[in-house]
Amino acid sequence: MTDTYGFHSHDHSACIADCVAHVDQLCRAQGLQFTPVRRRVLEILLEAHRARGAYEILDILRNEGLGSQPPVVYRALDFLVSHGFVHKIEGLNAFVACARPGEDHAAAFLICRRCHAVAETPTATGGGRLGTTARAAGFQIEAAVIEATGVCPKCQTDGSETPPSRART
Amino acid sequence: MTDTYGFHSHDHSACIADCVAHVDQLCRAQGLQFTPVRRRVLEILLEAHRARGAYEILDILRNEGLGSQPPVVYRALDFLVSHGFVHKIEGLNAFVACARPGEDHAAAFLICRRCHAVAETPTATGGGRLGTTARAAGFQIEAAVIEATGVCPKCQTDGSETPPSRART
DNA sequence: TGTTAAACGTGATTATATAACATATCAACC
DNA sequence: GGTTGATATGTTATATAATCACGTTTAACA
Repeated sequence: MTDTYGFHSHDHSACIADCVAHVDQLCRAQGLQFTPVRRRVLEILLEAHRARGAYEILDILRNEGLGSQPPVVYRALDFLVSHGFVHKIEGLNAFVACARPGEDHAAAFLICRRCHAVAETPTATGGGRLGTTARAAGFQIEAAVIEATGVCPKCQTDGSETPPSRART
Repeated sequence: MTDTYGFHSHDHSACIADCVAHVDQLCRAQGLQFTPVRRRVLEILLEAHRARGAYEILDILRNEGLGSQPPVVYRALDFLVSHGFVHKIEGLNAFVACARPGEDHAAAFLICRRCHAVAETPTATGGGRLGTTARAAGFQIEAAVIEATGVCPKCQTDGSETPPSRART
């Protein structure tokens, strides 16, 4: 099975298993409980390799008997996000599996507005222009959201072009 | 009256009037209707110099008899955002008046998580590392959201420190 | 002044997220 | 083994954010 990952086609049936196993290991090492719901939510996000909303994930959990109420999925997402296994895409109110779980990192995202595919790329923290501005203003940066919206290569070729939605910023 | 603007104290009773007049001019020049609701929403955002939610704005409009239903404020915000007079802060689902209305620009934001003060700063478009990554991936960036969260100088001094909320990204 | 497009008023609904509280599970310790 | 405390889950209800649909009003302009 292939799907988009960072906009490049690749076989990722193994990539899901690898990533889940990796997170499993990290949780053991840190004494965190990688429970069935948390594991399944991570899998669901890895399967898609795109941003999915909490209620979309909840629908899947519900069909599988793993929980049917919003707090179930929000708690699992909260766990996964707070430990760096999943990122929240603020511009979509949606979530995506982290490409580098465990590596403490700041990430930027390229988000396709047509298919919601998400590519994650590392980014500098504080070294850039924004960091300089912040220091000059006496502002202490704790976290940053960097999300670029556009059209991924696949959707550019797919035709039936839709106009850009109005810029957000 | 003084308030925070870019985290610096300054008199801004004039700054509100100036900005509204400036936007008024821009609308005339572009044949846009700067209606009472739209004008008032912009003023409300300028008065605060911080991010405010749509329903917070709506409460004020309601008290003034300018509209009581969500679509009223969302339509006004949609107009203001789409013409670059207001920015949406995705991380807060809230809105802030633009510091440079009319100048077509990409902006980054420093957002205080305690008082929701927002400083806007210009940012490079496409020239940086993210732009390079995007080009290499064949991704066409149309818009970018750059939001740094932290504590502003005022709140740092104000004591009663609250711990950082979990990182979002 | 008649025509048309844009903006507004309003009620309902959808989407996203959290509060509050009861129950269950698990590990540490006695 | 039983108790205890911490963490996770189940469930109901509700809060918050945003949009839809449709009819009316207003503004621009021929």
